Amino acid sequence: MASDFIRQKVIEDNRAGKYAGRVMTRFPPEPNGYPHIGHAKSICLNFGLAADFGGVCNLRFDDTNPLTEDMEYVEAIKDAVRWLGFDWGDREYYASDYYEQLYAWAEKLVLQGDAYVCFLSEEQFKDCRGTVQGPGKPSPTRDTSPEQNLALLRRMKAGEFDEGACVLRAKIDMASPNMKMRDPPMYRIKKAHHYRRGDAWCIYPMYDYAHGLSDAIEGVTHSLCTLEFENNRELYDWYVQKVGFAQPPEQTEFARLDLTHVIVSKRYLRRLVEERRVDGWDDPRMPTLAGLRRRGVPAAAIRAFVERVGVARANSVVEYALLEHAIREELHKSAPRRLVVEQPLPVVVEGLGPARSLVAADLPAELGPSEGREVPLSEAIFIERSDYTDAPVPGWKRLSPGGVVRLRHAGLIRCVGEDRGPDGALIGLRCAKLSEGEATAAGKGVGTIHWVDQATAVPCTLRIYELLFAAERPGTERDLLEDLHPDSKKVVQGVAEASLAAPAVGAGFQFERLGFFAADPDSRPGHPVFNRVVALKDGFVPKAAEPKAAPAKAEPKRPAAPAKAEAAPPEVLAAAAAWGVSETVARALVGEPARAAWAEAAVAAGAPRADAANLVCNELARIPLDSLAFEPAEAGAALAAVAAGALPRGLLRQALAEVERGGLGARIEALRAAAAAAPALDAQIDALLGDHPAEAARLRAGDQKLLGFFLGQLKRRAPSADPAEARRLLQAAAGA
RNA sequence: UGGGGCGUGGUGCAAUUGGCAGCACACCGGAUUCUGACUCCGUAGGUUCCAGGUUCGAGUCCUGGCGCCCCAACCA
Repeated sequence: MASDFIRQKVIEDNRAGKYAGRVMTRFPPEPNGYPHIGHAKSICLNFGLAADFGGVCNLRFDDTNPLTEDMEYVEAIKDAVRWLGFDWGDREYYASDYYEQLYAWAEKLVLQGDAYVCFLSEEQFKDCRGTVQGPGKPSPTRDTSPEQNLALLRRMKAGEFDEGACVLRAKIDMASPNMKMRDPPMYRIKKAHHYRRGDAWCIYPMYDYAHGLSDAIEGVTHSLCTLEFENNRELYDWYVQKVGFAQPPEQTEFARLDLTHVIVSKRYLRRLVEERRVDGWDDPRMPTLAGLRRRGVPAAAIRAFVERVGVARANSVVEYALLEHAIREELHKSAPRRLVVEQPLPVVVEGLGPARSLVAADLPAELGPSEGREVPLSEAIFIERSDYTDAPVPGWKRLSPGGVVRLRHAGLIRCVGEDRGPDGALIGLRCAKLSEGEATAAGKGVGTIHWVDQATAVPCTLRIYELLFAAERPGTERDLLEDLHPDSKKVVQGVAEASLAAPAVGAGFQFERLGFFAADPDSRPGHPVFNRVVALKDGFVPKAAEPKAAPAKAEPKRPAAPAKAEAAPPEVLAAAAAWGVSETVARALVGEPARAAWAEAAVAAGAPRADAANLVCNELARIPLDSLAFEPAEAGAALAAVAAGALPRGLLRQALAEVERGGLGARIEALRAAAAAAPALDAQIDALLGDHPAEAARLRAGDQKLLGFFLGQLKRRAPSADPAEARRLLQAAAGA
């Protein structure tokens, strides 16, 4: 199972008994566009996580905006989820089915005094909201009575107001530092036709109001969304709390998927389609799941890709090469191998004998047995134009004048002549099959090329796709359209071996030495059309080529350290001297007199000044002093004991960590007793080494790094042990 | 009166919660090969954003900086 911070959280929730171990997620798209590779991450996460924990994942359409949504998108989304291999059973839900319930709760909030109808114009609304720097102003109707607002809300719902005349607002806090909490709108008037609810409604809930409550209605436990909704979480919680759910769902955010060379913004995708820069939403160059699918990318590759990307909270951009790798890896295992020539060059091979068929395996032997297919062969064949040159570079392993090459599955040939047209252009080659003797002599090291029999060749269209955008981050340095790759789609007429006359649409193949291809729906019997999914990696680096310039050393990405901070104020310097501590600690002491007082109290109980100050400003820095479970005097006495050598420092640290389970003094005594009862240190070391035989062997072999590991393990077993003594004994044991 | 997040080789993520900084991709070598693919070995690449502090020991804890992202749609 994949492990990420979200799954870890689910495990913790389950351990704590939250939701009684139940796990329910949901994939909540708004049906206003075609789903893309970014959605695939969310789909795989939500469905995958539910499956990992024996739960379920709902498919819910968050359709709260009648202006942008359409059934076409609903279907596209369902197709994509199914194609990716996930099943939502009968749990296909729509926020628009919850409109009645959501409205009823809106009346409830109004009656509770938690919502009101506001008649501010959009412009005024904006003015009143304030800025990130300063608070907003209340709406004039903010403090009107619940009864008044209920009547107004009902009139809103009845269509008595024009669009934009008023909105229902949650009454929260116009001064909240979180802008989302400044009385956000819950409902707005839109006298528009809804693709599912028709004209039944003229007020529509906002995302924040509808989303969390929809989750709650369904019994969702873990509501996963992308990072930009972090600020919305507070509002999410507010709504489910005000409506009164006992065990509300909990929102967790993760980083959305971003890919180099790819743009997924709905706006830009739409532009590409509308301006006919691509051939529709399912153009194989599009990052839509429909496009990826048509291109021939297997769903399993997408899943593997998403898995490798992982789930975290840091914004990041994944290299496109990782997607390509996942695609190749998947197709390599399953795609039958075929012989296809992109740019045919006629060749006559003397001595090849009469026309016949040979049987070739579909897959390399190491991938297991395969059925194989018949490949016709005669003296007249096509080879790839680019597999011949009359000026070979060093390292060239293909055909050249007088050169020898292997025809895939069909033996060795030598080039004996060129045929050129009146203009001098190459129009064909003459070759001769090598005799058995010559062939063994020519032996190893000859290159292998692909070919197709002329008499039985199937004409085919090959669509060679490249990146839609050549730029790594399209649209960042110039207009997006200027970053379009001018040659992202090349159409060539090639020839395929006979077995490819009528491939199943969508079937994936490897055309040997060219790449992975898939049959496009545009195929017709006798004339297939293939999309190149991805090229094979090309390891050929001509020896004569300039040695590649060393990749430019990346600019040091960290700025130089800022100029040294100015000298500390005199009172800090004084405190540092008085306490014998660093300026950092002194600053804390000066800034928070209560801590200084606490430290003084510990000193009064015998603690060395520096130790007392360091303790209260480091180990204890995050804990409010009044919530400390022990007195400064208690800590001071302990520090004094440590200073006098009567108490191991490690034991004190341990006691501090466990102090919740008893007073400090009690903890110390308990740990002391445990330490006294524990076996001698060298015996513990023996036991420890025995428990980790592999690491122990490496330690004995002289791997000094393992010392830290064992020291750590030892400290866990014997917290009071003197570190120096432990290290000495451990080293002795290792040497033994 | 701003708030919420995030910083680990080129990229994406890990690090048993204070104890060996690792994995994958990319890159570069080499071996193998009837696909210049695949496979297999290997090299290189790190001031864990910076500066301090605590500790025997810090990617992890503390203090202070710096940088980047998100939030002021009646979009989601």
